[in-house]
Amino acid sequence: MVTRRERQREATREEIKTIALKQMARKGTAGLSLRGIAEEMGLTVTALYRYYGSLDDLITALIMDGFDAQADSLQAAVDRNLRNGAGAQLLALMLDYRDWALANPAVFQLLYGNPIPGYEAPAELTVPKAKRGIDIVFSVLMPEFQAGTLRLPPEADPNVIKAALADYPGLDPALLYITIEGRLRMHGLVMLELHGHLEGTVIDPARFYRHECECVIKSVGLPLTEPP
Amino acid sequence: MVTRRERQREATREEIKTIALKQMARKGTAGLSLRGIAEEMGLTVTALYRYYGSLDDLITALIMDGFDAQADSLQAAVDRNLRNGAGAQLLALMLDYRDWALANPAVFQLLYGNPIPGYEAPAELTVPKAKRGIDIVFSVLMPEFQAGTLRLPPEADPNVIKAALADYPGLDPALLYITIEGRLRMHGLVMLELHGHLEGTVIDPARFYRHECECVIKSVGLPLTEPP
DNA sequence: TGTACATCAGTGAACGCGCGTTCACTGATGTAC
DNA sequence: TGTACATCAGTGAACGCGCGTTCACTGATGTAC
Repeated sequence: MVTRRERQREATREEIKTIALKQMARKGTAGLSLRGIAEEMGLTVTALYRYYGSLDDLITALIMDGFDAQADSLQAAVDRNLRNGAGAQLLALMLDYRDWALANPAVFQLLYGNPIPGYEAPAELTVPKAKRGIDIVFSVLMPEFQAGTLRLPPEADPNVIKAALADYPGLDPALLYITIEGRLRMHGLVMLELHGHLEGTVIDPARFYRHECECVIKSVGLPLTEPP
Repeated sequence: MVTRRERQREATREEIKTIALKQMARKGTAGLSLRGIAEEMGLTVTALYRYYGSLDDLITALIMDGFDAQADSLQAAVDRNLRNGAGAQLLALMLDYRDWALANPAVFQLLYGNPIPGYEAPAELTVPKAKRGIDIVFSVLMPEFQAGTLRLPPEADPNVIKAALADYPGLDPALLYITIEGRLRMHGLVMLELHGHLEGTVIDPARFYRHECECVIKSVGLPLTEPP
């Protein structure tokens, strides 16, 4: 049974995380501090220790939540296009990758940017969480792959791919390759944009990003049906 | 005329930067501190103020040097392949991008990763420096482009490219596109590798990266002659 | 329904740390005559 | 070549800041009888 106290407690835990994200958005991931959070909540620092054992515990919680939120967002983008075929689903997912990063730059940096100075993420928690995103891509591509609709880009060398990628039973290296290939092109563009390195060359990053996604999808042979 | 004192002074300035890089390599870009540098040099903190007006000044100097060092490294890679044709030159340059990042992860993060908390880079200094790398790519591709050897990848849409990219007089958007396209694919892979996000999927990052570079080069129509 | 006790949220003072930066200083190295 | 002075590298104490974390505490909210 969930008591009123337990509900209140959970709400405060959430509020702490929310305000932590707000502060990170303002001062960067490394600017996060328990004292800053406490002040904004109108509490003493020490009160926070009721809810998180240490600053590192809080950061870990933020990272876990971050991976979940990102995966939820990607999944929702796919779900919105269930009737539109794999190409449209994949495009929606790819576009969402950028949208989510731009909407949550602090969390994105927390997940994929420089680690926070004194902090080391516990890999046994963080790795499985990060895998969810990949699984979503697989779920979109797998049927196409089995139907033979999907193909490697003409430049790709199957032998190199097989040798360089991990070997999962039941998972064709080509499928993993296509996933990673898309991922790195999204990631590269988003990272460059987030840090201002597109300035002066790419005038319309949104359009360029979409073009990039469409190129990836076309290059693996999927038809591009527009989402409605 | 350069006096002994001036030489000594310049040497100390350099030593400070060297040790700063060493400390950043050990404790991350945000872990840099004047006190840490002073201790390692066997000086008092205050002595450092003879050489740099503030911590921010030092960071700016490190960034300037970083862009230069990276551009020098890229240029050297190209120069080592002057007799091998544009494809080989481009491949060497692309491989060097990763090699340099792995060899100098701290500087690479300083240039392309999260900004240091309290610090804001003066854009008027930093932007022209960053442009040097792009110019090197242009210098490799321009003759090929003018000779008509270079082509857009078949998936690319010239209209989108023209609309989304900056318009420089005398520079064809297609050339800029090819440059950026290569760049983002290198960058994405290097970033993912640096932060451990290839773990579990890409077993041999070096080989995978090289394959990626070769795909880019093939996709724009350049012949791939092996460097000797 | 009322009382006694346990549980829990939050307080406030304090500790020790590392940080950038200032200031007045000392002593060595150069320069001018 | 020798002396007087200016320049410069480096010192050491101090300031004020923000940080995570500890500890003993108070007072409110729940629970058991």
